[in-house]
This record gives sequence, structure tokens and C-alpha cells, in this order.
Amino acid sequence: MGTLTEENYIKSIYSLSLATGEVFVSELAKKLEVKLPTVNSMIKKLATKKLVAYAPYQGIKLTEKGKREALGIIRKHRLAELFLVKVMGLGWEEVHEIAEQLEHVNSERFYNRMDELLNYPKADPHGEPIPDTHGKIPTEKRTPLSAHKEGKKVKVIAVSVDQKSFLDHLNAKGLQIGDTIMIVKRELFDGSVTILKSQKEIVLSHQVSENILVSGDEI
Amino acid sequence: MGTLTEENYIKSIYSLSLATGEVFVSELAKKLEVKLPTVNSMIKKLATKKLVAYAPYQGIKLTEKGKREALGIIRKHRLAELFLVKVMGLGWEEVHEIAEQLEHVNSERFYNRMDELLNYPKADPHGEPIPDTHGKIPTEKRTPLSAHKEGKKVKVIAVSVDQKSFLDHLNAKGLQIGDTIMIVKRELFDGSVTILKSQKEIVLSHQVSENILVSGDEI
DNA sequence: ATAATATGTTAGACTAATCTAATATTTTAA
DNA sequence: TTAAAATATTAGATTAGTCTAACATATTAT
Repeated sequence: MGTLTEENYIKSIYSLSLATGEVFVSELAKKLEVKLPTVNSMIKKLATKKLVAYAPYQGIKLTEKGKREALGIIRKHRLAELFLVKVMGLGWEEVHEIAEQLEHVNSERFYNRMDELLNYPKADPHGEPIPDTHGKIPTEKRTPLSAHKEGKKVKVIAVSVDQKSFLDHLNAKGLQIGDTIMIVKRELFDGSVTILKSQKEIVLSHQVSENILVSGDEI
Repeated sequence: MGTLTEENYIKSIYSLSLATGEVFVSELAKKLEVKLPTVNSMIKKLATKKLVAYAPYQGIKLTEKGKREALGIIRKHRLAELFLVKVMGLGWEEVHEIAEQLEHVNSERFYNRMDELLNYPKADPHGEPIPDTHGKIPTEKRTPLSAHKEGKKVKVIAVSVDQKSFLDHLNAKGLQIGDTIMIVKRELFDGSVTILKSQKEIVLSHQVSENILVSGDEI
């Protein structure tokens, strides 16, 4: 375990690398809301600690050690989110901020007990997979709702964004993880989609449908 | 809320002031395991923030604002401890370290929900009182077991030390918060006491009996 | 009342994490 | 192929929290 700051760098490198493959110093600076030179010197430090491999203009890569660390933090974050929802009864739209703090708590006992109480869950309240103690992640095929054709029946597996405003929006529309929905219509004009969930029609903007991940890879 | 470091200073000043009345820079340095000049400069900072009042050779005092802050942290620590024991099923001897981290989590929602789930408890697993949201502390008369006479019947209300080794010792002896015990004999030689708990005799060293707090002020 | 002890302060340095300003290198596109 | 855009680096400063070494002041005990 490094400092809180180090942990946040590692975590961000991990998630950016999933999203974009390569992680440039500049990207990371944007994500962490710090300036370029700050990231530059931090990366050097992480490199001496063998947590990342870095070559200018070719991006930052987590080493195996770095990945292990990242997955450990992500495990804690996601377990905490699920715990807050299932055990403490908080809403999925309000747990991210708290988990952001809890993920830095250093106690195997605390997190393994959570895992046990939750019966070794596979996904957090937003549908994101929870790595196990060995850093293994259960994978499931998932694609954005926006990529599926009219007439298809799919299951909502996850959301790709944690923002309260987005989750409040889904709450208001009555859409949840696990829902089975049918794609009724997609507007050519703005890409908005109309879906059917248990007899009720729901209209979602294109932007929203891009951030809802559903079952299946066939598009 | 200040930094984590500031919070730890405030908390230590509070607990030292309960124990000894006056809090000297040197005492605080010992407690926090840092050197004198470190505390000296930190105290100056806390003073400019109006969290403490300080005059050399007369000790450090928390202001009203500082007290409020201290009680807020203590509330979080104690709620966390009780939550870890009651909801998560951990042992009273292992929750202190975890609560030490959780007490710095910044989320009213998190802690008020804990409070609610625990049904607004009055004391933590070690018997220490839990301040309410307004910083009010339920008080109860308590004295060390070592101060009571042979023949007296008392109730174990709290322990004055959180150390795992001490609590492990009490676990081994089978002594818990809430137990009603009878003082059978006190040895003149070493101050050890024999007590009776539900037909069974238990022998405690003087040192142990000093750290067990029981009901009543009459000695 | 003076020496011993307890208590506190100043000066100067270090590490971690950040910044601004200036500069450098690589890639890309006209 | 050279100019523009993207990417990265260096130098030097700042703040928070810590340290050591040297010095200062107050309390106490004989």
C-alpha cells in the first residue's frame, strides 16, 4: 500500500487503460484534475516503485504489481458500494462518494467480512464486477443500449457512469439493474430510444442510452 | 473539517484533557509520537484556526469550536466500533484499528444511517458513551473496579483502554461489558482481586482492575 | 535563591504533492 | 517537409507535516 494519492493515481491509470488502451500523462492529469508536471513527477515515482512502466509518447502501463494494487482498491470500492446499498439501505446514487473514501481503508478483515456478509457478490450496485481476493474479475458480455437494434429484448447489466445526476435520472425513469427491456423505437433525428419495461414505455436520450450496458454482444 | 492530521491532534487534545486536565505540548508530542517542535507548530496553526487556545506553560485548551470538532470525530469512532461489532460481527478487541480509519470518513449520511440502524445507541462496545449529533454525551457514574471494597456488587460499564492485548485478556477471563460481578477478595500484597461472575471465580491483577470501570461512585 | 527539571521555541532542513512559466520532443497534417 | 498540434520535461516555488540541533523560559526542590 502506498499513500492515498498513489492509490488514486493507480486506480485512475487502471480505469483509463480499460477505456482507451493507452494512458498519456496528459490524460491522467485531466482525470485527476492536476497539472502535467505533477503527474510527470508522480509517474516517475510510481515507476521507481515498479508499479508502472512508462515511456514518453507511448503511455503509462501498470505492471503486474500495479494491476494487483488497482484491483485491490477497486474490490474495496465495489464491495463498499454494495454493502452501503444492501446492508445499510442507502441509494445507488449516493454511495459512490462514500465508497471513494472507504476504498482507502486498510483492513483485510473489514473487507473480507463484508464480502462474506454479502455472500461473495459478483457485481456492485451499478453492475460493475467485483474482483475477488486474488484480483480475478468475473466477466460478462455487455454492450451499450445505444448499439442495439429495434425489436431486441435485452437485460440491463450495468451503467458505465456513477454520477449522482445520471443515477437520479434513471431512478426517475424507473430503470434498474436487472430489468429486462424491449427496444421499441429509435429516433433517427436525435438517437433517442423508446423502451418497454413491464408494459410501460420509457424514452431515453441517446446520451443516456450510451451509458446503459445491456446483455449480449450481437448488435 | 481539517486534514486527517489536524483531526488526530484535536482528538488527542480532547482525550488528554479529560484524563489530565491540562494538556502540554510535550504530553501531546508523546501521545502522537512526534517531536516537540512538530506539535509546537501545529498548535500555532490550530490556534489561528480558532480550534485551540494556547498559552505556553499553561497548556492547550480546545475552544468551543474545537470541542465540537472533537466530539464529532469521537462520535464517528464509537458509532463505527459498535457497528463493526453489532452489524458486522467483529470482536470488540479488533474494531479499534478499523474505527481509527473510519472516523475520518466524511459523510453525515453514512454515520446518521449507522446511528439509525443501531437504534441511537448510548455506548460503544467498550462502554464508552457515544455523543449525539449535537455533541451531547450521555454520562453515567463510573469508577475503576480497583477502587471498590470487598463484598460489593457492581456492574461492568466500560473499559478504559482499547488495546487488543487487554481485551483479549478479558475475553480469556470471560468478562464482558454489562456483567454483574461481586468483589470477593482483594490481596493486600499485590492488589489483585477475585471476583464472582455467575458462580465462577475470576482473578484479576491490580493493573487489569484499574482499567475496568464499574457502576457507582460510592467507594 | 539558585540549581535541577520541566516545558517550550527558533532555525534550518527534508519529503510529498502540488503549482506556474518556460522549454523540448514527437507526431500529424497541409 | 516543414509548420502546427499533441505530448512531455525542467526549473523553481509553495504548503503541510515532519525532523534535528541549539537555545530559552518557567517551575520546583533543596
